[in-house]
Amino acid sequence: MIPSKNAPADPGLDHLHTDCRRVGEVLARIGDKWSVLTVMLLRKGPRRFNELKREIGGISQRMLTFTLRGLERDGLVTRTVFATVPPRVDYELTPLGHSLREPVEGLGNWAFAHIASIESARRAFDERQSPKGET
Amino acid sequence: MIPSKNAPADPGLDHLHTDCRRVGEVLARIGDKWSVLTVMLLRKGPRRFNELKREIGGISQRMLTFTLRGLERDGLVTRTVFATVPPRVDYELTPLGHSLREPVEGLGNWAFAHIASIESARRAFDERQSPKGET
DNA sequence: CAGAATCCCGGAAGATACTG
DNA sequence: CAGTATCTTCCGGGATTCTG
Repeated sequence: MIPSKNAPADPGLDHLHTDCRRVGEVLARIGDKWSVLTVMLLRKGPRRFNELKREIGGISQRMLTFTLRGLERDGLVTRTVFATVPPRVDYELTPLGHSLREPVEGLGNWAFAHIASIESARRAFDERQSPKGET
Repeated sequence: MIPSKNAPADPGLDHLHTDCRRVGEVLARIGDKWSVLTVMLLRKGPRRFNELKREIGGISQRMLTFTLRGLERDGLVTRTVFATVPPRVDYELTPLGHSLREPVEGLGNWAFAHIASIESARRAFDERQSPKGET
């Protein structure tokens, strides 16, 4: 895991930077519009394509396909095809996918705890930008 | 926020959905290319504009401006202008900004712990898609 | 130094239609 | 049902230029 050559002269700084880059990678992966939502829905158990589509709501087939393919590629979900007459495909979280729950929920808790402050700050900021009625 | 007609028959399900939406909001906020990196650099203390630009590396003035403005709007950083001859502007994390560290580091740790599995899964998947030389 | 303004391109993502 | 293919629109974001 740890790069052998990258001796951290300044542990705090270099490690931080590396760390951030990694977070960046994960964020690039799950930070899109639908991935987290999909993973969190899947945590309740396997789902079929259109089931997911309905439950997520507002997602196009195209995006659901892409989202699922991305998650599958990264080993977060498995795709199981049943060769039945009406085709059936189940998507299910892998252990790795499940393991993502914890950090994501951490973020969710943070969001839940501070969303009010954020929205308040946001309103105050917007107020400052357009103090009066600005059409 | 909550549609009045959509009575949540299954509390667990609806709550999950709401929760996910919230995570989605946060992700939309910090899930961009630069926000997390900026916040994590700022955690070491206040920084000036070009200082940040240098330390982040690869970011354009435009994007740094936008990123900082967004973070400021949400109350995650403060912007302090010094009316000196060479203008000087310091950006600093608010307590709210600092509080974001924990969940973000949680995600970072997850990334760090599983990046190898992910890349492995990714390679395996890509292999499956183009088993031989596919021009 | 710290931005604001403008131009521009590529990719993200929606809508729709077709298929096994 | 579960996609794939195509077309089009939108906007994130880089490069560059101008200003207080």
